Amino acid sequence: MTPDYLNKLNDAQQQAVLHTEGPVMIIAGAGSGKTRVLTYRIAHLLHNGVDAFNILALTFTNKAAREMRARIEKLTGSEALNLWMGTFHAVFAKILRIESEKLGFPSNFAIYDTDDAKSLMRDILREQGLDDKIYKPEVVLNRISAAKNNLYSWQEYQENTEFVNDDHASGKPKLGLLFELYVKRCFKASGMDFDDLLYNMYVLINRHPETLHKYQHKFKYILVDEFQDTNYAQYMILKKLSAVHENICVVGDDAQSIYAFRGANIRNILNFEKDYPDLKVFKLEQNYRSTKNIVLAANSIIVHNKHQLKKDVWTHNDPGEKIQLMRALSDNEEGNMVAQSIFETKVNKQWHNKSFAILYRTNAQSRAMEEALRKLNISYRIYGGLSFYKRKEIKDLIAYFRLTINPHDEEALKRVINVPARGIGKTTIEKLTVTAAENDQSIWDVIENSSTNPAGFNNGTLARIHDFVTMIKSFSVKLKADNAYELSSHIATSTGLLRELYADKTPEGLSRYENVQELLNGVKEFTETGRSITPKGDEDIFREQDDFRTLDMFMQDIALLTDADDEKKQDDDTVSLMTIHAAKGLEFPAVFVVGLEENLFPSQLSVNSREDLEEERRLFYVAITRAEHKLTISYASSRYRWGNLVNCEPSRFLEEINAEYVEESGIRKKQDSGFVFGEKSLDRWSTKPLPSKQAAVFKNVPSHLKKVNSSEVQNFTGDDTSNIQTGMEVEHQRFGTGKVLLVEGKFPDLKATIFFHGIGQKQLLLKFARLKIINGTSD
DNA sequence: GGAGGCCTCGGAAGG
DNA sequence: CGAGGCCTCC
Repeated sequence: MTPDYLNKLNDAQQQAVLHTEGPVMIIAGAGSGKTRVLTYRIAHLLHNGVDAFNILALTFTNKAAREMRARIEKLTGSEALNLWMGTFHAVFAKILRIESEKLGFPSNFAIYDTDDAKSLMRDILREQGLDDKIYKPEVVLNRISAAKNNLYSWQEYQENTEFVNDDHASGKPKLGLLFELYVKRCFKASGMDFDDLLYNMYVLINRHPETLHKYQHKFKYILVDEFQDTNYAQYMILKKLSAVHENICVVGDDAQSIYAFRGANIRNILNFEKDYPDLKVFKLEQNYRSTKNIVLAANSIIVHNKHQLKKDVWTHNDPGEKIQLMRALSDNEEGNMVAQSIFETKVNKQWHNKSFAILYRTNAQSRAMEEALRKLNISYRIYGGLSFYKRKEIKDLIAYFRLTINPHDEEALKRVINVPARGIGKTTIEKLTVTAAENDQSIWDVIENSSTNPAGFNNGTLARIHDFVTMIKSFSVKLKADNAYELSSHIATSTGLLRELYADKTPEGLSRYENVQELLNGVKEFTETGRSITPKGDEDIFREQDDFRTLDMFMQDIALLTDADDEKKQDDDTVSLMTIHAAKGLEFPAVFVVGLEENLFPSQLSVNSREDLEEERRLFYVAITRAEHKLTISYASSRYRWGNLVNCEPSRFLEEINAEYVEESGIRKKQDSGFVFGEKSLDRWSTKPLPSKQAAVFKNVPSHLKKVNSSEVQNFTGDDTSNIQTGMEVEHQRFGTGKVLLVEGKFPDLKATIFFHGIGQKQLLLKFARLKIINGTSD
């Protein structure tokens, strides 16, 4: 007797859900219902009487956690609220706050974002007198990050001859020292960066067997989403936490591993079986998302990768249209062709803007697409821009919140000690930093004792510092007494931040003011409803806090948030523009993958190593598997890069798509173009396939006029309508037969007003309309 | 302390 | 080309 929710699963999915005990790996092909399996598996555990508090489910993004919890809630009701479900970082941060004193941190430690880390590293470099041209902060931090992700302490790093030799060879012998200083500085400020949340979690359970024991028994069932994206530290934590019950279930797709560059270790998934000999592997291979053409084309690409788990993704769906391949002469023309194709498809299929996505390898490619879409009045939205929490005004206010909670938070302090301006300038801050370093204190320690004037300031400066300290202390006093909304609005007002923004009447100033108001509204909502995305957590620790919500609770909730903008965006009818990375996990009826050119996709930085190239290929795989019905791939023969026009060659990935599933479109077919698909022609991507006339036109036309070419490259299947006349009888594939009432505009932008029998009057752009001329007689 | 000019540099991005 | 950091000048 199976519960009826299982009926919604196919055989493979059911098995993956029902096999609850022991180590399980679910290899989930693109579009195979991975999230469904995860959510049903959890629902099934709850159905079988497992306590939600004993289930730990880890994701990579807040969005994934939020969506999964919502879906489980639909299946099981409010019990879903008790799951320990969240991102690795959020869940570990929560545990680290509970156990913080074991590591010598206060429970209110700050979380440093990448900007904080960079700013701190800059300070350290300045203090050490090191040239930040040689020691680029990002490069240094990347190295430190890689070390932490592989569980090396700064001591181990300094003792590792390989690291030391590498750093010598690369001209950065001080790297080990910088690692040490950075760690100590974070500790003094009671701050952890994102990597520390993982690294310290490992240290915690590695050094404290009783703590490990506690969580091993707490988390009887562990589930991990996007397992292919885990790094070594995450893997080792999982291994330790699951060592007693071994009820660990990881879900992933090695073919969609695209984050090696930020530390993901694909070996975790490829070698999982070696660590768990009893591992039960389930493969979800039926794709529900895409047409046969798309699925099979994707398969034909990914087979070119050597390192992968064997799987055979298939679908029952219709074959659908073939994949369209478009060549453009330039990046601008590529944009025009994409925009025109969207326009045309909207008319022909009656689709909405939101059915379309344009995916690119680099953010810089969005510009040409935007311009083209604007020209055709197609509304669009770019995803992955500056997120809400990265805006200056938001970070400023949040820095005050951070400082109120943890005044030792050095980065927060430096951010706002003079915002709005209160006469505590660069010189003063520098003196404070030096004094703090000399006395092995935090800056707050120094300014809190400003009466003893350890840094030797004049009376004016001293008074201003004193006022600042008094203000922050006055906030801290209210931390437990006021609710989050009362305190946050008090801070926004009494720091003068709101006043300063309100005074700025420029459009940007207005927008900044509104953003701050929006943040305060968010605090209000949190205060009143407790809406929260991180795990509600432990019964004994969090239950009594439910009614009265304070600012530090709010901060724990949002410290790891990056996107505050989901809900309202969903309703808009806009074309989505984003990088392929950002598109992972999403799907659209129609997808355009643009810029398939050597040195762009694959990126020039990837072509020298097999590993990197394979990751690029997986990225291409991710891109095309986003499409449900219609997939278009495009490339340009030239494009602007950093202000220069450069020639481009078609991407090697294009050759790898099985020709059976592709058709060229938007390319004027010429018998002599040498443009042939399939295994037959090996030189089809030689540099000369452009017909010479077009090449000549292109060379002599200034870039802003190149769009004149775009009309030539449309590929009509209807009759030639360039001489269409009023009075002609025509046929349209959807509207049927009709009579031409009016023709306006000039070729190629002819527009006809046609009365269709039984339908009515329509205005059609002839270059898109594919009309058949039935009767050429006028009148 | 802040605005504006100069220089540099350029992949993708979750938390 | 454009963003961001730094320096200079007021």
